Amino acid sequence: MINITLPDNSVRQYPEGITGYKIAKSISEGLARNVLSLSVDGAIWDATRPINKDARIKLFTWNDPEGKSTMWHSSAHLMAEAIEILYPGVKFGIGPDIESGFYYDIDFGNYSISSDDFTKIENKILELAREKQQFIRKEISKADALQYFSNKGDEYKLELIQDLIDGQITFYETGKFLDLCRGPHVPDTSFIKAVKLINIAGAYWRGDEKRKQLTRIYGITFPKQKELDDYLIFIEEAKKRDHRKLGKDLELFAFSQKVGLGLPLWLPRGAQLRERLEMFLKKVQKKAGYEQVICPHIGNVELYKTSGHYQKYGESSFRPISTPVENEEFFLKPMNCPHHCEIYKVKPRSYKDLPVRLAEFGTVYRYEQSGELHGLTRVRGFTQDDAHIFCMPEQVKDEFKGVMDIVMLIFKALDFKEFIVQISLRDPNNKEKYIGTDENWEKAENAILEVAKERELTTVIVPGEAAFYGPKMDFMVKDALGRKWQLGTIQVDYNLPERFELEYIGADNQKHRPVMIHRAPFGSMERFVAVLLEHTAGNLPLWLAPDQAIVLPISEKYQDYAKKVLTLLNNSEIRAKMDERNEKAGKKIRDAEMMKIPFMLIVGEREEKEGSVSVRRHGIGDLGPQKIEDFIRLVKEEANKELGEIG
RNA sequence: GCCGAUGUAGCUCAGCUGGUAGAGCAGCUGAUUUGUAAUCAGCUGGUCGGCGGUUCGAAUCCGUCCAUCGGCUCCA
Repeated sequence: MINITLPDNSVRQYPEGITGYKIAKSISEGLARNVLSLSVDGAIWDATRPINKDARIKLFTWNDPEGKSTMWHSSAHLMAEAIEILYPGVKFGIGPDIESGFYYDIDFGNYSISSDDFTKIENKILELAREKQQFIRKEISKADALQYFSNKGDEYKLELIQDLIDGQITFYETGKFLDLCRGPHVPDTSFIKAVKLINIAGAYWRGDEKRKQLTRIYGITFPKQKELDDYLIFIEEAKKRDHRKLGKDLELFAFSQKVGLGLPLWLPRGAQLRERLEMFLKKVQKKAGYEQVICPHIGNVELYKTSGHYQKYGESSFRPISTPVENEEFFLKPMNCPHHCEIYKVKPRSYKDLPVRLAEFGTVYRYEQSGELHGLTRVRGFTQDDAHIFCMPEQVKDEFKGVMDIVMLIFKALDFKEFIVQISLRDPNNKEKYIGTDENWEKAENAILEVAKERELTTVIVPGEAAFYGPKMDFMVKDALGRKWQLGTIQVDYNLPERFELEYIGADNQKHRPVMIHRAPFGSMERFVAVLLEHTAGNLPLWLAPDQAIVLPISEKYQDYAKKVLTLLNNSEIRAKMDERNEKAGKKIRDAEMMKIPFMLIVGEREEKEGSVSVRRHGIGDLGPQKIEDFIRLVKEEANKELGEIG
């Protein structure tokens, strides 16, 4: 007998060789029907794999992320099996589960395949699922594994096996399909009741641009048809929150082919929104000791040779422009930091002056590959809420914390509750990608790691994601469809101060080198607005709404009174408009609702007589009549409350 | 840049297997003077993404380029 410890710390005894499934069955039939996999002393196991020694276990069902992961991983196998039947001879790359579903990378050889083939594949998957094929785990020697895929002619699997350690290789068999796989899998294919292939895309083998592009098919499965239906409804709803759609519908921004790809045009309403965000941050930064600066949009090529940007990005950026007579070369500014370094150098700096914090809403231009452009989240011209802090080495940590406070303040003010803090470090195996000495890199990386620890932040550490001049801490937020976007960023940099020979005079009357912190709490105004729109579905908080109120006269008879109301609002610095059109109230209300204007003020005979407005709240409805001055107070109070102490 | 899909009026979309375009909304004009999510009528508006080709004839078939969308790679 062996002792099995359950999550509630209760211990049960079972015969050796017991499986997760049987343990579940001994607890309840329902649990047994739903168990997909389990963890055994922390490792994820098949529900059908025998346990031979004392262990602590946790059973996973569809309600656990681990259960979903098992289900989707198994689904990838089943899809591969279906595809192998329908397209004999195809070769398989990798087929993992992902956050929502799974994919498989497949070399289809001479077959041509498109989303038109999805129905056929889906039907095959369901057909196989109903056969209740078992997932059979097989331990196999490296030699046999190589032999199998060598016979099959699948060079991708062979390559994968080369990297594995003999004695730890397992295959899984479903029906006639045998695949290299670590597992685990659901007990049998009948758990898969609903399947939807999502899309088809090219994906480079092992993520390497220089290697062959395989066909990646994304899919998702569910244990119930209803759950698939709900998922598809969720996707439809998410599309309504797409900032590109909202930007068009709410007249915030636009793109024009004539102006150029990836160059956003901010319409009056969008500019209003952006201005509010900028004013908000300026206020916060002023309190935190920042000074605003302004730099030109271009810079001499020598500036970027000094900074290293030229060597690193010269070939992949917009081509330089040149002066007609002297033939001097200039780059469109891709970064603000070199300019800010030159501002720092304008005069000698004393340790008493530090930290110097230079802030700028600096518009930069970067050549992004055409396939990368995406609404406002990925553009070729954008404005960073940039600042560079020049400080003494011993000030780095405090300054870093100060910046984190600003990021957190913003996320709080805008109700971004879920975000990921990512620490990006240098790739230790590829150091030539970066500038600067090992010593400086270590100092910078340690500073970030220490601050994260002191602040007890949950972080994801990703080696190889650092900027070429220094490590960074990024704040990532998801869009409506769950795609992650980097917003705020903080970067510690010991390198640019050296390249620009920045100095300060210390208390010892000697020259010292300052440290730079690059930071942008929003990241870029464009991307931030995009993510903000997706989060709010366009229902912006009152303090940010381009129009906070719209006055709707019942008929032309009350236009004069409506104008009076409008003037009072505008005089009180409430952003308001008036709908002068010769339309019925219902129509005006409908249009204002669709433009997501927070307050609609209906005025007619009653209101004129009483000096009031009838207030309707967007998304809520009629709030009844209020005196104009009361309404003004209400708006101001609410907007101030949203902003907290910053307002 | 690569793979796949898409591209019809300002917007949302219809147009079957080829016979030189249609709706609703928006806009304009007029009537209506309106009370909490669309008043009515008339009118305007498109070299069907661009360019080539096949055909007596192309929005429709083929090629190519451009753009958009979903991924991949990239992202100072």
